[in-house]
This record gives sequence, C-alpha cells and structure tokens, in this order.
Amino acid sequence: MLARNNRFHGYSSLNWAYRHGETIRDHKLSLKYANNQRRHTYRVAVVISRKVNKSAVVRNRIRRRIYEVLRSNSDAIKGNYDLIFSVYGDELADISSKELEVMVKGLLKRANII
RNA sequence: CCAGAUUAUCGGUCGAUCGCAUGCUCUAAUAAGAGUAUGAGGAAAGUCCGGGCAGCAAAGGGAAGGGCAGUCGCUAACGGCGACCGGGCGUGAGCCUAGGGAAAGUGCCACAGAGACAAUACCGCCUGGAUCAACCCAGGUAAGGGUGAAAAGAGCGGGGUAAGAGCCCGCAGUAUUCCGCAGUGAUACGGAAUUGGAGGUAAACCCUGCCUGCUGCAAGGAGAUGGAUUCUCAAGGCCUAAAGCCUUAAGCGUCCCGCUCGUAAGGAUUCAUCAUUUAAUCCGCUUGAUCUUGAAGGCAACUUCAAGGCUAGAUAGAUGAUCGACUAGAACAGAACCCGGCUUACGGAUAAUCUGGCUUU
RNA sequence: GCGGAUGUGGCGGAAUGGUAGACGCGCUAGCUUCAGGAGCUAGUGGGCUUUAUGCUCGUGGAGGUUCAAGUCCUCUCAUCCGCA
Repeated sequence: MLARNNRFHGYSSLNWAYRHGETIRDHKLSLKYANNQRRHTYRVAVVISRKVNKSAVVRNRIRRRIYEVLRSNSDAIKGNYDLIFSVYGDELADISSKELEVMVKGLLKRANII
C-alpha cells in the first residue's frame, strides 16, 4: 500500500488529472499522466470498473498489486506526476508479479516518466 | 464397517524481507521521525423483514393504503426463534407445512360437455301417446355410461318402485354442538345429541382479529457578538404604567379531526465586525438490546445475577506484496451509522448425539 | 451506502389466470425487372426428425397457490436508472 501522500484525495483533483492528462494504452491497462507543478511528490490512482469483475475482493487485489509495483520502484519516478491507471481485464489479479511489473514499467517508460 | 439424520466449532499456519491505517508515548513544532499496541466475516453479500438513532412542530383519535394469520411462549421489535397441536413424507433418527373465515356478500370456473352452481336429461332405464317391432313425441328417473380438473360430489347391505333415487331403515363414516376427563391453550381421548345438507377458488375482491406516520447517516449538524425590518402576536385579570405572571379563545400540529394533548416564544430577510473558502475539513463514528467465563431459573428460545475485558473505524477508501515450507498453486468472499433475524454462496477439517443395515464377540 | 425499475421468437414489442407469441422489422420462396432496390403474394418462426394436423423445449432461474400461471406469492440471477 502506498503512503497517504502518494494517493489522490477528493473528487476534483481526479477531475483535474482527467482534463489535463495524456493517455497511453496497453492491452489490459491504460495510463493517464499529467505533470502537476503545484505538488512535491507523485500521485497514483487505480480505476477498476465493476464491469471488470463483480467481486470486490478481486478489484481490491488488482489495485493493491499495481500499488505495490509502483511502491517498489518509487525511487525511479522522476517529477511530480499525477498517474491514473485504468484496468480493462481481471486477468491482472492472477498473472505473475514479474509480468505485471513489466507491463506497468513499460507504460511508464513510454510516458518518459522513468 | 457401510449408509444416513441433527447440531456445534474452525475455515489456513509458520518463517524471511519490504509496506499501510488508527490510538498512545517520546523527539519535534504544525509538517515529519522513532518506539509500541491493535487492525474484516460466517456469511462483512443480497437488501428480504424488524428495531435503535436523526430530521419532518411528531402526543392522541380516525380514514385510506400496506402487512401478518394454528396455540402458548421468547424478544427492544419482527414476516424471526422455541416448544407443542393438526396435516403430509420417510423403515427410522427426522424433515416439510402462508395452517383464520366459502350458510355475510360479490366475482371467476376457459375448452369439452345436455348441464358449471337455486344450472342440467345426451346415451341409457321406465311409463304413456300406441299398436308386434323400429323411428318419433310427451313425461318420470341422477342408480349406470359419456364429457371434464371438478357433475347435487361420503361407502356397504336391505327394503322400496313402472323404473329409480337417503325415498326409507341398519351399520360404518363425516361435520357441528354439548358433557366428562387431560392440558394455560391449539387439541387429544371417551360419551351423548343432532346432521342425508348444491362444489372449488380468499398467494380474487372481501370479512374477522392484530400490527402499522413519512424519509433515511448521501439522515442530520458545524462560528461568535450586536443591531434593523417583517410574519403570528387577540381578549380579560393582577398592576398607576411597562415588564412579568395567570386564565380563556383563535391559529398551527405536512391525508382528516382539533374533543383530549402540545404550542409563545420563535421563524424569515437583512446590516456591521471578526472567523471561514468549499464535492474540502470536522462532528455524527463506535461502550453496545456488547463480549468472555461462572452460577441460578426454564424442555427450549431466552432471562437474571456476579466477576473480568474494550476487541476495526477507513474516507478514491487501511489489514497487503514477494519468496520458502507444511499437505494441495485452499472455498465463498472485503466493514462503510449500529444492532436482531431471514435468505443465498462456500473446497474442506473436527466434535457430539441419534437412526437403519451387515459382521464379530 | 440508500432508493427504484425492467426481463416474452434473431430484434423491437402485445397478451383479462384459459390453445403463448398479436403487430412491426427480419428471413425464405414466388411474381415483377436486363439486373438490383422498392412494391405485391404466400410461408417460416427455438431444437429434433419421418418435413407433418409430428415430437419436444419454451415468457431470466428455482419453488409454491390453483383444475390451469407470462400473469398471483416467495426466494434468487442479470441488466439499467436516480440520490452529494
């Protein structure tokens, strides 16, 4: 789990990132990122629709795994970015942790964040 | 040993590394760091019921609407639970059961059938016209056949008749009432009297009895002080007058009433000063119809008493990630104001009590 | 979290407790045309086969009430909507 500083708070801050961000899309995952000058650290949110999987347990597990990949690589992240990951498939709950790490880091590299 | 029935408990553990939230303490000084303690469920789920709590002026009575339905109990309450009664299923342990009222009234009963409920004679049987027979016509007949889910709807034997029929009788049986006895009671057992009567459906309207206001934590609340305007401010008494107190009336009480009861001080708008800046933040928020153990009462649901405990409180949402071992890439699954139930999902493990069958002693 | 609605052929959408599938779109065949479209006529309605006046399944699913359920009752599943 990420620290409180590296998570979003409130509703309008997410809306700001949705309006000003750029999107990179992968097969089962997409990243919307925006450089926020008013902050001192990066922020991350993971968005999983109820249509992806109806079980709250599975959705919680996907969010926690993506948070964990970012936490273990937090030193590599440059700049004060707002990051929003959107999930499009429930396979992310079952794939191995190395595959997930490759997927998430691939998106970050294409966005030129790490 | 095999096959079952019921109930209860558990539902990953250990180790290593890296993390998160809250409380407390210290450093520190408004932003962090260190230490320490605690951190999802039996269903947290579905949101199907019931309550607490909050707001709507929320006491009372009534109407409409809604709900419930064997009896007795339990409970804060319930459509829940327990015990018992009746009915059904099973060899049995046990399981299932919306189980008031159809002579209060209304509606409906398709198709088929002659006739579908104060309705009916199609075939058959019998009598007559009418006579040897057939056909036909009129009448009698609900025993037999046919139609249908259901046909005057409960059988057997005898009498009776033109033919028949509870038309009459006996037995069996049904229903109702009364008595005795057991029980708080539903009811059970025994006895007596009456009963020959036109169905089903109330998870159709309805009747009877009982219960019930609406909205939901996204409820609801959140600065202080002073001033002005306006709405409702009636009558009488005490008093020189004001203030204050008392009595009565009107008004209001979100469907109706205003007999009872409540209600007198508040509401709305606006100005000034400081405080505050917006889907944020704080309160509500977790000590409660609470949990554990023991004792007592009760068949039980449950209740009472004593001692001890504090056991999630997040807010884009904490309780996790990776690796290894166990014996197997553990099932269903994530608190969101809080409780009591119900229902549904669930790989497996353990324990207790009981039933049937087989074998051995 | 709280509240509410819907579910019927391939699609849309009717049906008072009484033969399920009206009607429209579609699909198939025929007529018309040089050809296609449009139009007109008839048929088909899920599955199976013997191609029929056949058998069987069927109103999201499972039970119940009833002689009889798409309709009434209970539970359940899926989809959709509203509330700061």
